[in-house]
Amino acid sequence: MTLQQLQYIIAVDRFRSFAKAADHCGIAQPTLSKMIAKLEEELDVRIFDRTSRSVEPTSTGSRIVRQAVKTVQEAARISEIVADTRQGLSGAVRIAVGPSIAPYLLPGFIRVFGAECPEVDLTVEEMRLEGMMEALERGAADIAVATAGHASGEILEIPLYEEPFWVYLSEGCRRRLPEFTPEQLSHESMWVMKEAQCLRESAFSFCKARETGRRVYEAGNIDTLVRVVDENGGFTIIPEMHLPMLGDRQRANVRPLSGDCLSMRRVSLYIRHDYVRERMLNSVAAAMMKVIPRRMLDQALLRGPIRL
Amino acid sequence: MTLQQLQYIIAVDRFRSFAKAADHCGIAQPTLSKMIAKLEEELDVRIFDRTSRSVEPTSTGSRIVRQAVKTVQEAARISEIVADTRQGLSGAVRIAVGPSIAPYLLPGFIRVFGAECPEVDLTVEEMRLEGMMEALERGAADIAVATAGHASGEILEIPLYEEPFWVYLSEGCRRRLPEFTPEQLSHESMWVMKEAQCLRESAFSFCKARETGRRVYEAGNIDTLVRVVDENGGFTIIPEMHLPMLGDRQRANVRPLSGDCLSMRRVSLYIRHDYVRERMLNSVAAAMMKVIPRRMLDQALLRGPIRL
DNA sequence: ATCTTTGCATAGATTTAATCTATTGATATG
DNA sequence: CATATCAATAGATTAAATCTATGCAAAGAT
Repeated sequence: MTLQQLQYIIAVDRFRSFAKAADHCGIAQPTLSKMIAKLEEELDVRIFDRTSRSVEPTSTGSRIVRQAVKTVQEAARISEIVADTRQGLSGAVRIAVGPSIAPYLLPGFIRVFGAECPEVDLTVEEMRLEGMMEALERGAADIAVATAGHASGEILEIPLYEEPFWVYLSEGCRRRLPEFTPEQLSHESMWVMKEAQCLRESAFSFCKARETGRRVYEAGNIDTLVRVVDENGGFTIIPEMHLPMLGDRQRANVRPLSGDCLSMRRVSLYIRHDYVRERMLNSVAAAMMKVIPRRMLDQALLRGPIRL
Repeated sequence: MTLQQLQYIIAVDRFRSFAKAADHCGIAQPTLSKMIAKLEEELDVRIFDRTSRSVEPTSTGSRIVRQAVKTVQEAARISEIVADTRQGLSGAVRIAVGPSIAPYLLPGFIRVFGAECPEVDLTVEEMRLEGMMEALERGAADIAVATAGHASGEILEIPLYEEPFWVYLSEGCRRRLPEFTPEQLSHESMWVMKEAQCLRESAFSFCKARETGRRVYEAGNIDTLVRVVDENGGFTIIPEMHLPMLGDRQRANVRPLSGDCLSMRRVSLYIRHDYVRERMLNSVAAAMMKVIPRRMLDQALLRGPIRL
């Protein structure tokens, strides 16, 4: 059994024609016929039924083809490993980022990564959590950035940073509660973001922890949310990296959240567990680490590069 | 890149010697040297450092070797698929069964499977849940039987049967509660099994559902448990397939559990998601299905064979 | 310091097997 | 019944995997 033979049966399965498959593989049709006959002989099993006018895999054949695809993919990863260790990183990388993280991370990341790895074809897409995980599993994305705790059998998680939450109070709130304590918030309305599942989870946990069951409204992005709070009273939870985006007047409305429960969100990188491009991953992580304030960064990541 | 070359580098990595590796592969040493040089040239990367007196993989080299092992394993599965479809199933299969299921399933299963697949080298091991899953992942077991709900990324779950629970009452209970209703059990002590995690989970759920926080003791096997109940009063939960094992006098102490919440346990087969021996799996499942009462069997399984 | 041993690399011959072109044979289609 | 289509076969050719014999460098022994 050779990798080439496996590629041949994959082609025949795909084109349902020896001639077309041979053409696709860049060999003559008799060669393909012979190679497949040889594999069938070696395995002592019929892989394709050649009835007149059509080539169909046998039931065992289609299972063999499926396994052949897997095998060839694993072999291809060897070349990926090599490409990954090359000086002057190149190739493509596709990154998915959650909506509550993208605005703070992406602008800086794209600039830094673009400068450091100009040869890499970078694709960045903002998507929601479920979409990200599904894209990773399908192989439609290489690396995802989302809140921690969503690893699974297929998906490997690498802690990236921990970001404190702050409270954004309306002016009314702020005047009423000059000496701010978290417990007092139970009596105010809380606003949360709609799209950002991760932020919402955190916010709801916070809300629950405070035993608040008050009115909760949802906005599509944090800037809007802040303006809603400005105009309607109440408060919202915002991640620390949003602070630089606030205007001077708004910044006065921000208060830290005391360091106990749920005042942080942990953000991780996610990759398929069989992703092999170690250097690519480390270049991506390094660029992100230049954008994220150092004190938030995960300790393990600061100590040294990620090893696959 | 050929599968053979991959096997060669795996051998060199293993023996840390070209000569020994060549011997192991059944080829001459210069052939091995050349083949490895060729692969290194094709990938344009050094895989092994040949310093005097020792052969060591480079850092990229050991990543390549690791990936090569994976690739060769996937290729080997093609032969497994073929072996699996052969008439007259053969080869080996290793099955792990939980302690609360084994006594009812195994005696009959071993007899039936042994009769139907005499060529198969069967290993059956009784182990606890965590051990089973770990053994499956390591590849130390091929098929596991345990209560439902323990699938994960690596592990695929196939529903096998649903088994009603019965209540075993002590004679005292039975005399005191001739007109038995589940709610009344809240006032009696419940006994549960120690080793059988799955049974215990079910029992505790039952207990919780009844809002009972009463004294709970643990035994090592169900026969002991039944005797504990006989001598100490109270009750226990036993799976239906245990009923035939009770003596005549004991059978009078058994009552059905009303059909609502948690009166069943669901039992599943588990395999690694990349287990390829479809026919083996179906032969195993078929033998189990002959042992398990038909009305308990999973509908999907009754409709047709398992497809991988 | 020199000789021997150990172990991988190189050279050239040999065998194996992959591939090509030309042709045949079987089977639908007009 | 002729023709077109498509895979299989035959025989020649080329590529590549493997072999034996030898070279060459480094570590140990004399």
